[in-house]
Amino acid sequence: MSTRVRFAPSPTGYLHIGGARTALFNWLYARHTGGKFILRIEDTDTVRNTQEAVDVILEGLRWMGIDWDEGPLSGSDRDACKGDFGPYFQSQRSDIYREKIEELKSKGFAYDRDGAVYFKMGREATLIDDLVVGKVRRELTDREAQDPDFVIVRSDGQPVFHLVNVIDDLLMGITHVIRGEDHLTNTAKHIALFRAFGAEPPQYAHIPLILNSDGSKMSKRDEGASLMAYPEMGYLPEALINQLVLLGWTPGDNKEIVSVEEIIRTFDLCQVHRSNARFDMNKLKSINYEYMRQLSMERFVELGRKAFERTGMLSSGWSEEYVKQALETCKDKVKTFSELPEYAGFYFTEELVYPPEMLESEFTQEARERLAMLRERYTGLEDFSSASLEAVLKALAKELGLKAGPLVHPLRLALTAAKSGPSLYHLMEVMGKERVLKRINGLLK
RNA sequence: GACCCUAUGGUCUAGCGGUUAGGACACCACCCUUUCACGGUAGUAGCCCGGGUUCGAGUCCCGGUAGGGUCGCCA
Repeated sequence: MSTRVRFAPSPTGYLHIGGARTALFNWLYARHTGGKFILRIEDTDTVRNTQEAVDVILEGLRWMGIDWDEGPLSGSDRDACKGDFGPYFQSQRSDIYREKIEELKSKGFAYDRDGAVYFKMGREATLIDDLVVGKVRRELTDREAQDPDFVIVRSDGQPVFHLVNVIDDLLMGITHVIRGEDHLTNTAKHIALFRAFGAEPPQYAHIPLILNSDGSKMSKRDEGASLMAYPEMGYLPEALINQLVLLGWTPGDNKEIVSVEEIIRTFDLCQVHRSNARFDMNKLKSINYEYMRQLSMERFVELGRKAFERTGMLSSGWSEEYVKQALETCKDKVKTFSELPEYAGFYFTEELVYPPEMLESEFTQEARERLAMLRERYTGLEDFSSASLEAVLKALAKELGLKAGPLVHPLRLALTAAKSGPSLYHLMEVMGKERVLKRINGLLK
């Protein structure tokens, strides 16, 4: 039988990073086994359910490169779905639920109380054979021991999560339920529901949760809780995927940077860890850097330009070619795209601001004199190429009996108002003689 | 409170009864370098605690502790 897995998010207005990883693991498993990955929108909570909230989910998955074989194609047009097991919005499945609730009632598994429908739950322990966690014997809590039955339809007529989730998984032929470990103890209810419908439950795989770097639960407001924060912070989707998959799964052979294709080939549920993992931004950053280095120059420039556009710094008339050349000097220099505006902002401003404390510590009388000498040499230089600029600077250094550093530092300060940045000779070539001399004059005046 | 899961450096992890406990990130020192970075070399730092089982335990069992989860007319 072919594998059928699903990601069933609730449209809350944002896609949690943990949810994104659940989607990722489901997708990886589907692709690894050659099965189907289904997207289903659990929008029974009508209050928060909006078009936009659905689009956030679709966009998030698309950004990660996760595609689905069945499910909605758009948040605004809910009839635009693909797949033969629809509808894929729970809000469109009321008739199905009504029918199934009747089935439970007629079989004696459900009854009405205070206007709500309750499911009759047994008191015996439930055995869960989980692909990740192993065999779990789930006893009743003391609260449940008092009354093990639970609500499946609210008094306002709305069926609750446990019920619809099981009905949909059943009708959509889901073979493996891969979800967060926070659902592990709920699984007893789900198994009972499946059996009440006369069906065998699917295979379960509960994956560990992602925690904040301090070990606390990651909630909506925490940094990096929202998937879309990552593109905004300048991360590449392939880097995020790599980081996410490393949190709970290992490629083996001490390898860490693994392509999606490679992950799909080797991924399996039985190797997934059982313990929660903290999300380390530093690690993500370094993984991101690895992927940024692999980027073609064209792609780097394109994404770098977008990072600048987000800040509004490129609004004035910088030519396409100038922007391109400027960005090219930044390749392999920054770890995320969001660092770029600060790193290379000096290219795109007429008025460079020198922080007073930096001038005080860096721009000594000696440095001023050296910069003046460089100005003299560069003023007379016809060939303003990086090679020629470097040769001139080094020749002067030699004359003065210095290493290059003492000349480089004041020059970089004058041109970029920073102590570090892109290759000095290359950035001068890009900026051009006129602007370079103007900046040197500006600092020397 | 009850129930469930988990526990290797600061973080992510390899390990699956006998290892000098390996790797990555971070940190740190030096080399290289026009800065930063890259690269190279070295370094600091780890099996939560207590009992068992065993000739031998990071590894198996029990207990404790700690962290996380669940017990809703939320999903």
